[in-house]
Amino acid sequence: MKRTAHCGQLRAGDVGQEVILNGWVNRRRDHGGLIFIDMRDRSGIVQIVFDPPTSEEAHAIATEVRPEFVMAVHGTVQRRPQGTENPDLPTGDVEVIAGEAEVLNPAETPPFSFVDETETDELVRLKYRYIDLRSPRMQRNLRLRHQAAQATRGFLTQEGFWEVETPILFKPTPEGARDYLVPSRVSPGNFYALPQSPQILKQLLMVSGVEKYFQLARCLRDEDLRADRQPEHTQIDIEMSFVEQDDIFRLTERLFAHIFKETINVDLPIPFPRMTYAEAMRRYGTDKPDIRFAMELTDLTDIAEGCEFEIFRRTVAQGGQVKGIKAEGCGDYSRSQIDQLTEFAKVHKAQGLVSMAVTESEIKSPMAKFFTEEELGQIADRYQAKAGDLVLMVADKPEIVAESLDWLRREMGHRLGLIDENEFAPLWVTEFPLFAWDEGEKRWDAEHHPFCMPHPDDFELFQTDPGEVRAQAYDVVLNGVELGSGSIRIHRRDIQQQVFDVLGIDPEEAERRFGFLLRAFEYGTPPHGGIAPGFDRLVMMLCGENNIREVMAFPKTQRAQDLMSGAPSPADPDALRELHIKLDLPPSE
RNA sequence: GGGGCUGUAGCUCAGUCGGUUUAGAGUGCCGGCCUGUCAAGCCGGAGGUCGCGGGUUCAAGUCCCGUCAGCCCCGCCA
Repeated sequence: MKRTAHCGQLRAGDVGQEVILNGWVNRRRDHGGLIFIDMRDRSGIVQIVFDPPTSEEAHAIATEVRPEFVMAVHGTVQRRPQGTENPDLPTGDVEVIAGEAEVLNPAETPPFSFVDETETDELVRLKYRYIDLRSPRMQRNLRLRHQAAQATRGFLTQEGFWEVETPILFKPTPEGARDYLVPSRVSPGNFYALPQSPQILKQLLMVSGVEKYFQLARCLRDEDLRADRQPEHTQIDIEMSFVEQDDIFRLTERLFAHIFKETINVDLPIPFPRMTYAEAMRRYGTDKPDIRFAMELTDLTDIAEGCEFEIFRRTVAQGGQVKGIKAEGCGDYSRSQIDQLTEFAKVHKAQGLVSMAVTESEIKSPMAKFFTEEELGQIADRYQAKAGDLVLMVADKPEIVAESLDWLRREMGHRLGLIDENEFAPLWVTEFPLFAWDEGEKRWDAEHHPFCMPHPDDFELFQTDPGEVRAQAYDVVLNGVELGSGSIRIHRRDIQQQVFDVLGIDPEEAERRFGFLLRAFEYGTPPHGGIAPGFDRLVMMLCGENNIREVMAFPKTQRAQDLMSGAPSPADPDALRELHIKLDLPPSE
């Protein structure tokens, strides 16, 4: 019985139609005489009625089927009897009266059900992912992912981009993460690296005159996992020639707006607001602020400097900062609530948390006695604090003040319900630092990668203060999630050399690691730049999920295992021999 | 590598201060009844290595130690 219609698409207008449906048994309700089966295919669910007078044979088959059996039904669409319509179902006005039925394939009793409301442990879902993916939630996520991919391809094609595939077997790229290595059989002892991104390759494509390149590129990194990090992920890799930062911003904004419109029918406001890295750190303590709510960090260092409170004064004297946030209406927090917030701040590296509750008449604080009336008034003024507000302050090194207050701000934002879950608030964060100091290794590292173009005003800082050199590098942030990074690249050899000098990469090392790229740059390289939005994270936001695994068909666990297949698994000894690989494993047990 | 949470029936969970018979509930599964349900209903039944190993104790699902797995976070990583 070959399918002529789809379950979820039948409507009142189809009444009288003879249809053949193929699908799975979602649920079965056996009334002895009458049997109802909710039949499911990718399009949705429709109720099938098995009535003995209509077909004794079909009814007999319906008696035998069980959840997740695959079946075919031949029947007629009819309007449901008055009063039995199901308003919760798009197909709820109609049902199919079965004249003929066939079991295409029986099914074992499923290990879990997605039909009821209970949420199944992810361990079980991942082990039986092929069943999990049948659920409405996962089907919607896969569909949205597909639509987002199509919207991306459609938009960029319209804009004149070419999709170019770059190799998966390549050479270590300078992204800083650990590489996945693949041994070469024909070249014993040599290894390919799986690309952490097509960064170098897309720059080479600019040298090649492609001018506008994109790729839904798989990127691989052998690092530990998180809710938003998998060993392999997909990015919308984009590179353009003869462009400036603004060109990439405009393109990305229109791309995002297009994707949001095409997938979830949301109008993203463009252009996106912009904020420098320095400003983001100052106002929010993070380079990826969630600007759906305010609660900005307020600097009190100047007040703290002269106060009697030893911890504040000493911290400032040692080059630290005192900053804080205002939690509106939390002035009545109990001692234990404050203690709990203090613990929270300590988990995020702060030494402690100083609180001040504003009342009609005074400012209450465990530390109040160390401050003059005037100082307390200044603090309250700076926050424009009203009676009933709570001010939370951290004194420490700038990095720690930023990090702990960022966590605290997001925590309080959630608690106080300041975040509109239906809002999308994109943001450009610009002028990232070019270099970051590695305290452990006592050297400068590339903050992004070593091919980012420095800010034109900052060249004189290369010798004097590399940490202050800004890059023409930017992130696109959405609701506090970093969705993508990009930069204008260096296309001139002399500038590249200046960057290598700071990074301590001598000509010999440069030649060994990316000589092929530097050589390419000598043969006529256009100015170019690009961006790489993370596709999984983008889809995650479209789906309203807060975990990247929910938008990937077959994700891995935190230990980078695939619970369904058991990968990774030991290699066949013959295969290892052929690769000239001997294992040297740590002793077990 | 480190911190936190979790692990009891296929699934979701309860199990008090260490002690009441055979470790419970809902759901699912199996069987029976049932012609308008849509989480169908009613009756009956099966189903357990309390993650695993060790220890304390007269007695351990419960306490202690170790270990494994999943999740969240730090480190790491755009």
